[in-house]
Amino acid sequence: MAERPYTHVLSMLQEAGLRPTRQRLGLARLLFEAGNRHVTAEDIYAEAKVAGIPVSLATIYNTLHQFTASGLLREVVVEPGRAYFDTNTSGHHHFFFEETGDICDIPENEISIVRLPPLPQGASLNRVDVVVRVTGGSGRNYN
Amino acid sequence: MAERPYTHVLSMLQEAGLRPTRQRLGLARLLFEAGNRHVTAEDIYAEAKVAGIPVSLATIYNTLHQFTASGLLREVVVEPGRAYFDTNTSGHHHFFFEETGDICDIPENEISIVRLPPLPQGASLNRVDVVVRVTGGSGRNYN
DNA sequence: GTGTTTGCAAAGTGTTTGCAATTTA
DNA sequence: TAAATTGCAAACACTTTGCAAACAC
Repeated sequence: MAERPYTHVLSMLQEAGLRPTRQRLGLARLLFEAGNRHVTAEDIYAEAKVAGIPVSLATIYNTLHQFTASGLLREVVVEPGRAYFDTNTSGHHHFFFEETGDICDIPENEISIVRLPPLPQGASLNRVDVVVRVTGGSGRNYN
Repeated sequence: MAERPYTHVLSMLQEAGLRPTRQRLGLARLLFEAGNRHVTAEDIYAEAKVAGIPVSLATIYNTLHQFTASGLLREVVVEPGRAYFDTNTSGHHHFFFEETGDICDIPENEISIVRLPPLPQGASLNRVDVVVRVTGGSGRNYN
């Protein structure tokens, strides 16, 4: 759970070629200074309000997508109609708690996929997502 | 690819405890009489129109969910904002062609997951979904 | 007949877009 | 100052809902 100081967040943006605007810096701090997170746009919108970061929902969406395009975030799809963004961009998988909507990480080495099928011709592998769907429990008492 | 005659579709509905209305029968035939399919609500809405089955989009959604609740269909989530329904309800996984939006089945025995992580306390396993995301190619020349 | 199912149109949710005003370098 | 970024409000895609009419048993 590396805590990232302000300066690190700043250089993350610079390295990604994104101007460090007030909004982007504020959102990056919320996202990256607190360990691995799985958030929706509404989640950080609410957090930004509380934190006093002046930002609109449209900018939240823009920013999340820019961060994703830059490899700072990764999009996780577990439910139709809701996009989650994961601050952990390295290879790993997820538990999804169907009742609470919580998501939590499964380290890559805790699951191993043996024997991937041959890819369809002309296709190149992008990534393999594994979602372990569970009922009961919650992300609270895990990770 | 078992072709299912009209009578089979009828008994599927009866066994599921669903009244075999004109709409449900028509949709069931479109869905189940042509082998494994991955469709969106709009997909079968369009097909129903062509096939001359009088049905509204609201009923399509109702029906897809009733079929899913009865175990006749399975919902597959690969993109936020779009729900796919899979006529193959047995254990298997999917290729997802990110550009075309095509989905196709990967038989369960072509992928094996070794060593699932311990479930969070209080949680019970619902199912494990594996999505192999690829770029290039399409569902056309596969399966 | 009675309860179920349908369909319309309206509402809902989550997300994207156009464009003028603002901010950054 | 020039180019990038923001924010509003409107538009969007997809899905759900309320309720009266139609249907199945």
